Amino acid sequence: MRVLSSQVKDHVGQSVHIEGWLHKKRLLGGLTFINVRDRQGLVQVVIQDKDEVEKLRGLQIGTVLAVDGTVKEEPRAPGGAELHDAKLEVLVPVEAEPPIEIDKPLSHKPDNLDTLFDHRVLGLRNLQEQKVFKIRAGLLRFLRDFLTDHEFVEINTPKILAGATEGGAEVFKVDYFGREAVLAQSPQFYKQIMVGAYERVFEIAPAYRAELSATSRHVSEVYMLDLEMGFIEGHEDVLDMVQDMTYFALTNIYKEFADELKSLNAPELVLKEKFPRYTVAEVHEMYTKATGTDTTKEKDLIPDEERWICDHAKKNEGSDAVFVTHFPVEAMKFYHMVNPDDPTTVMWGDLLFRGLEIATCPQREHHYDKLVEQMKKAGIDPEHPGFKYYLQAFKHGLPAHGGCGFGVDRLVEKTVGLSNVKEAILFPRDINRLTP
RNA sequence: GGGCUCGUAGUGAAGAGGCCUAUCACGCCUCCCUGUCACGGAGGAGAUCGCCGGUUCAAAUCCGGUCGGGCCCGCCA
Repeated sequence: MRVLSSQVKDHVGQSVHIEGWLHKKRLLGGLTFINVRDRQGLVQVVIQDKDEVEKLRGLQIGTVLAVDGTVKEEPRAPGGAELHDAKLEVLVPVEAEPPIEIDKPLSHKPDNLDTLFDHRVLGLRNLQEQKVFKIRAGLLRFLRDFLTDHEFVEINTPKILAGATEGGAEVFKVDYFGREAVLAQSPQFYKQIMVGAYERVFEIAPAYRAELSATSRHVSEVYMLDLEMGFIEGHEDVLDMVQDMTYFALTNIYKEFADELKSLNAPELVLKEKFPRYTVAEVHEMYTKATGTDTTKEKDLIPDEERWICDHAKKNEGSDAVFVTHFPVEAMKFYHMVNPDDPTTVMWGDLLFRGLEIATCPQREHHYDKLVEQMKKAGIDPEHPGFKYYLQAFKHGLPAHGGCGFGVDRLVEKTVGLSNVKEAILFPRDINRLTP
């Protein structure tokens, strides 16, 4: 029976059978060490028999092996135990030399990202690289746990759409049996529709953006956590939910993956249960005062302001995360709700984390007549067949609601302390890259 | 879409008119090595310096073009 790497130390004195990949060879003459990698990590195997060592000749890193040996307690071995009197069996021989070395840190320098992704298939066998995606999986698990605990129903909505979209980002056009369809740039309409059924829903799925953006924070296939909640008493309810969810996921990931985050040189988590909140106007004012660059005429935050306000909040409020609220109406989309107390601003807040926009969290206009009016004002035809089913949900009763589009890739990037969102994605898609 | 940058063995880097018949490290191959864990030591193979053209007695190096990356801005998560 196969014993996994983390269990080896529980079998001291016993004969065990392990299987995995040849991860590293160290030949010291009469003594040879090899590391065998399995899903849990590495096992050190000591080989002294010349015939057994000879089996490794010509075999490259990546060879799939079975090893039978006796577990010996050994303080000099990583993990405190290792296999002795090893008998090797090559399950899948590998003779091709790997194009990259997986037992050493991979270069994440911007200039070398192309190589990193070209060799992604093998690079992901690097233990450090694997940690990034274990942390990603952990974050997704905590986000799901939180939302499930708060009675959100996980939904799955179509990614091939008939054409009408929320506007904003460019869409990919696809041939749909001879008709033109588009890839969903967001589940916006569907999640709002589903508020009419479940009150609280969320979806974790890719969204497709055909923007010609070439930056360290954009990809054309982005993993979004979309949530939407009904019967809110105000916009604050949405911000509070997103805040609590983010706090839950981050504090738990820093607990469960403390060692991994440390070994990846992730920044220390600086967070309080309540995230500081500033209005866009306040940020413009503070930034202009602090830097001398006048942003008070901007309708949105400029990227440098996002970095600045996060630095400011970290230093002065002890928080890596901040909300920026009250975006001006000039930036609104037709389905946003205008601030009833101040028609120049929208019930819309962005969540920023470590200098980067992570989520956008608006309240929606839920009154049918008002929504139709806002569509017309935005130059959108409410009679367009693509909006028929969306509007139907409103016509037949939607409560006050709001939610967020939350960039999972960016959260992973900033949690781990990576410098490009693509490093947080197994197989990233951008304006240039369609493989692997 | 705009601006700025970078392309040198499989990988990561050095070289910035002649010292280049291109250097180093890792990896690979051969040999030595009984406690390595980025093992160590000796030797070897591996690059028409992204591509095309130009300037020059002479180009990896300067210029123009082209192809492929990266970063920033715009847009957005």
